[in-house]
Amino acid sequence: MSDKNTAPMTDLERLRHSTAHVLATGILRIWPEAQFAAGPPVENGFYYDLELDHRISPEDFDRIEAEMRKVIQENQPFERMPVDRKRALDLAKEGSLAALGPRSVPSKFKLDILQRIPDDEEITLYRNGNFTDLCAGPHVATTGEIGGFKLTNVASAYYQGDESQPQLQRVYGTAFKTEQELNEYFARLEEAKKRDHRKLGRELGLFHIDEDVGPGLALWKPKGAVIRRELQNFISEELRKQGYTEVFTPHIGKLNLYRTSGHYPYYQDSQFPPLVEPEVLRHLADEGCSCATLANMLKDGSVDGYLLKPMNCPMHIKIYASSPHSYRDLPVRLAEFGTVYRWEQSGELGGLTRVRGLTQDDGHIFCTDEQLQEELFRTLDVGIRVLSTLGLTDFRARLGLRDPDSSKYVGAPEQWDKAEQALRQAAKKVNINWSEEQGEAAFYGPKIDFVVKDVIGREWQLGTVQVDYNLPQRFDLHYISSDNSPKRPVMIHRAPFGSLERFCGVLIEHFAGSFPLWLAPEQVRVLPISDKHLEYARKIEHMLSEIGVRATVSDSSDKIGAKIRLAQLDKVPYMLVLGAREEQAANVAVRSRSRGDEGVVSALQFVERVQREIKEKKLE
RNA sequence: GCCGGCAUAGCUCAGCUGGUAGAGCAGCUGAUUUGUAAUCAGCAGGUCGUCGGUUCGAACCCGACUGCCGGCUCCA
Repeated sequence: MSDKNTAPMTDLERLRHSTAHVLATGILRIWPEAQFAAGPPVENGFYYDLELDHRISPEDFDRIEAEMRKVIQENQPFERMPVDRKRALDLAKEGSLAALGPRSVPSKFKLDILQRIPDDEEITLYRNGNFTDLCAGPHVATTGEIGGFKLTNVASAYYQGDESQPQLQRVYGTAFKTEQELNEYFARLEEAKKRDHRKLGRELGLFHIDEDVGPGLALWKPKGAVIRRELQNFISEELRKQGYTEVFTPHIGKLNLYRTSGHYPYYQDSQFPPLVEPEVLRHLADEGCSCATLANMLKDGSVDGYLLKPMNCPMHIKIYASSPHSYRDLPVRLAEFGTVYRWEQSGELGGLTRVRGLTQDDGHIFCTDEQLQEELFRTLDVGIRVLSTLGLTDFRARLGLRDPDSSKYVGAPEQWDKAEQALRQAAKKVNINWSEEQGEAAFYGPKIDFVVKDVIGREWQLGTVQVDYNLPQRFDLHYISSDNSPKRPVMIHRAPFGSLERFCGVLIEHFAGSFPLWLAPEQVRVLPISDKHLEYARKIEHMLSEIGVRATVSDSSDKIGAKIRLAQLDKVPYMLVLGAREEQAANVAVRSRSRGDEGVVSALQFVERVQREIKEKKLE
């Protein structure tokens, strides 16, 4: 493994890493020619990458696991063996590393890894039974310590994570100290799957992705649209308080605009192809222009076209630039729920968390160097307030810095230093924990991202705050300073939710579909015991609707138990059971989705309560 | 985009070694008028993802495509 900043392994990681060795041992007993690369522990288990002509499929797992069980029963001790470089190289060359013994071909990946180990570093081998592997360790004492394990899936991965390197098979598995813990893990996994936003999205009728519309292009159904609208209203209100002004911009813009910004052609691969004007297209067709020629003409600018916008910022910049600005006007804060389109790779699409058309709660701040610090602070502050209102506290902040030895960035190093420092200061001031990661910056500046995990443990970037010294320069933006000279403003890109699609996807899983009252598509369902009380039920429904509460009446001929069941399955926060007793006294019998029967109150009391809870954005 | 897996009714799934499809729920109709998670009965619903091939015959075997799922890579 090339990972240098190796934190000490936890006991569980050590166990899993050892299980990876057992996996390799098992595979070699079946396919002695297998060539192994890296086999580390990962979040929920371990994997081992290998090259093998035989395509390992889940059907092979039984066989492999059976061999692994034997290795565990043999209770083989793990033996640590420091060796000198020469010895290790010899073993690799004779094929003995990650092998059960010498083979006719070298252990090529191990040989390669060996050659990457710095001279001053100790080289160790680990042996269990007759399996020897190049490995820094550590390991458990014996294979017998592995109480429960299971292979989970097989996937492919490039050697060293590099697309130009050979593609390997990656066998994933997990392991625990006991069989019981293993079973609990899978039970938890099953539970988590029930919260999958793709499943809930369908069950609750929130959104739909249709093959004929296109992959990664989400359709928001009425109930999902309610949630999105509420979120938009919420964020709009927060932004208004922060002095933002809202703007609207179109979905397409000239290619030239994005040439100026640098988005085209830098990120051409992740954009929908440009649109060309009909006359131009016809003209070129008459000349027998090929697609390749057209593509080149678009690239070099001899033909212009339109781009489905991959970013809102150039248009916001044009709004800023459309009128002169004095230092007295700054900061200028423009916000828009802007829909952008990106050509995500087909294999990466999924549900709402990775789409090709997404609406950002975008905003751009144009300010002076002196204002930068304060603006960053305020921006981070809003982001955190938004997340905590929703009870989303399980996120981490990531300060994305530039990769010092990469040429993909634009702008001067001094500006980058300044921007990175400003972000650090702002993060300190809002008092969040953050981790700094090199190479995670945008191409135009450093940023802070809010990152959360989904039900299966995958991390997704939500909100983001980015400093940009680059675009103001590319678009030659300025303001008139107090000494009457033109100065360059600094830009901040910010989107506390990131995209509404991804954010809603994460929220669906966060709430497991049980949205807090203020967000719930249906807030109250009125359930008459029989249709003798339908009229009263409708009266209550009207009373609620009048004040903007989303309420419906369950007017089927189902028994009350069935009506309740359906409302529970639809995850409606409040149910009002209405029969003769309630009707006579103008009361309602309140049932909460999460707390069950809450007893009888007057209709008026309930209305006030619901109104208050919505206003407070109360969480359960 | 790459590797692997999957694709049967709106949903969840069944369909033995090839003999042109079944259930539950949802839906519709009728009956029932009910007190805190499923009232009963009847009806309707599928060119088995698409296209091609093998075969007397394909949901089932083969191929291509599309989409989905899990990884990888990428991510302004």
